[in-house]
Amino acid sequence: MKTGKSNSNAVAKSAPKIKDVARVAGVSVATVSRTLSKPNTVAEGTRNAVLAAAKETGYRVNLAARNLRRQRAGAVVVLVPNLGNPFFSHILAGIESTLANDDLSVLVVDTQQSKLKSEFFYEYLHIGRADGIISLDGSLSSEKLNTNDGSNSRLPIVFACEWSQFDDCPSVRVNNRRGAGQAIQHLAELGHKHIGFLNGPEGNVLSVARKEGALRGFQTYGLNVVPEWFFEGDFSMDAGVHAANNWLGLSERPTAIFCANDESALGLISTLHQNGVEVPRDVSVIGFDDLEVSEHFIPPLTTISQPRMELGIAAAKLLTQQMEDPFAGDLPKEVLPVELVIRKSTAKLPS
Amino acid sequence: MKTGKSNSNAVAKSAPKIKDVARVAGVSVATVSRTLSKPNTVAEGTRNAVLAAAKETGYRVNLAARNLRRQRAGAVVVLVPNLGNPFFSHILAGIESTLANDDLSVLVVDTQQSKLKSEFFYEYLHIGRADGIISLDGSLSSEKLNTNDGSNSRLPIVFACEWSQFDDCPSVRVNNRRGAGQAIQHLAELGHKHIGFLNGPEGNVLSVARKEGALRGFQTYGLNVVPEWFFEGDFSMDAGVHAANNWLGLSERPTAIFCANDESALGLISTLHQNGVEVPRDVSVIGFDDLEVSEHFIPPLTTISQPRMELGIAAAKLLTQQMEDPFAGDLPKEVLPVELVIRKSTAKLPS
DNA sequence: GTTACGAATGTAATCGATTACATTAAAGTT
DNA sequence: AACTTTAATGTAATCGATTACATTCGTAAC
Repeated sequence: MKTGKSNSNAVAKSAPKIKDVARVAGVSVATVSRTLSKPNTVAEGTRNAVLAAAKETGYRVNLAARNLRRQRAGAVVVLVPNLGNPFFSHILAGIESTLANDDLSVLVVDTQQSKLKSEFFYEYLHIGRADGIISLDGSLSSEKLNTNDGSNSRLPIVFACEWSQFDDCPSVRVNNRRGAGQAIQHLAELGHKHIGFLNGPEGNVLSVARKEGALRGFQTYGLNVVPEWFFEGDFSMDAGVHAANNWLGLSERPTAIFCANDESALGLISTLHQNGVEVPRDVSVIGFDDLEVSEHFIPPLTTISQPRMELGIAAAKLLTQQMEDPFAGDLPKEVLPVELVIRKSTAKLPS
Repeated sequence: MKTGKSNSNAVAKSAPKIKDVARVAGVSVATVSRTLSKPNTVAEGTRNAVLAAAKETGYRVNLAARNLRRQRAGAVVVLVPNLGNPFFSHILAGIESTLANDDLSVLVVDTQQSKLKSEFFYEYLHIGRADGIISLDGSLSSEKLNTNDGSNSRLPIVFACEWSQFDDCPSVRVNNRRGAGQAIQHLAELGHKHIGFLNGPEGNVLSVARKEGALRGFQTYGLNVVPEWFFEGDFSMDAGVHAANNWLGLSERPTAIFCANDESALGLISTLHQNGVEVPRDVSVIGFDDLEVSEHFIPPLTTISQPRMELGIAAAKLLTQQMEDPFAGDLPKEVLPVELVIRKSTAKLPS
């Protein structure tokens, strides 16, 4: 069967190409290509011969060649606001596992670091490296991402978790407003009348949504909105530390605090504890996100749980749908449910 | 200057190619290519004309074409044991930021998920998708990664954090043995004579190294090795929970516990607390890693700090070195220093 | 004034796959 | 039997850049 070159222990044989497979199988390159991509268009006998030849030669497609010809990249860029933040890792895991099924690679970019050299950043997206974008960073509008320079290449974009308020890309998020509402409801039902709120950074879509939800909750339960009890933060533990210090300095203190995310709640509790204030004895605290560590914190944190892995999975699916059919038009804004997880950081107000 | 096609508001102009730039600049494609990659080989006037034309047309190289011709992928695969684990995110951030400088994309693969379908996994690495591998997963030997099927393509590999005990790839890691030794030293100096150890999974290189370090510390300070005080774990919080339950069931208990990582230490402290055992009043606990949350835990965790971002940066640099010169031969095993961070989870043994 | 050389640029082959179009053979139709 | 249709396969163009080799031109050397 073999022609010419021995296939055994030659010196430094270079990677087998489709041509080699064709030669071994005794067919044309077109047939090999077809066998591999549309198997049912070739006769069974031929197919088997090609498959055998491919196995024998150890053939692997060359992606650069395929992508060049197919005019695609076979990859998706995921824009992460801050790779160092553990919150995103599960989402990333969900994205990765889902896209792997479609033979799509996942390119990860930390927007915090790349934004500085922003020209390069935008350029990065438009040199055929990726066929689509998943952004976990709501501060990037799809307009900015796609039309920075009048370039014609428009990539499908899906937002996950965060989203851009200025355009209506498909997105996957949780019901932040309702989650925040549930948090307030929980505190209200425990008898708290004086509730504070530690928010994320101003302008962030999540901050806005969660604040709205919280305010609606205040209204529903007839709670007073006391401006001194609304702390500005940035979702970091340090924000919790600051809020705790503010709380300590108040003459009149809320008996419960809703934090817009778990991290800041943990920082808050930690600092309160260091100052002799115990949660939930002296003040109840509820968070948002349900990080792994929240369950094991002291006290275990009551919080609003987001299905992070599912967010990633849903975003990836939405993106692949859009990639398959760019004219699909209005793709949904999926809103996943949140869940109140009651642990030990909230307690009944002693009357 | 312009020939034929208008450059202004045409319908759906497709992405400009090198040919378009050449036409606008009035030179050949070769000159354009040279201007862009080896600017000093073209005359200044020509260079300026080309640059201007490139700007005017909004030209961007097509990576698939470049990669095909250059026989490279322009990307690096990072193998992460578990993307959901926050420990890895900072390392990833370091890798990403460093490789971005070399115009290399970062492909992320979760080995936990991909291992199942392992054929695909190994194949993934050898279809020209990547020019190099950074593995944070020590259970993958470079042999397995590179020679699964007699394929000739050998990719440069660097291990980070973990490493494979069975071969000597370049790697970047911290001084685990010394770190563990310092932990024991710290406890010994606080007067503890009865020290327990919660390890990671058996066989894991980090477990082995940290256990060795701990044992050496035991020896140095003349401490007894009590088998019941050595708990097997898997670096998870749950492992800490189990260890705590074991500790509670002991008739004779160690007064201090060294945990092979922070996560399990947090789980341990949390469960002890739930059972009325206070750290460090009743038992001292020290961890390893220095996660963000450790500083804000209750009590703030004494631990051995690893420079995670630096690990990523160093690994990325090592890899690019190796990619530039595959014959460099023995590349170093870099060992970065660790640091004992004393917080509040360890205390003097009351005499 | 001719030759030699080097710098600057152009022409065309090349990377390795996919696929439009062409060709062939077999089966079905009248 | 001649003709149409369909299935299976082959030939060669194509994707867009890089680069070996060829060409041109100006300048220095003799």
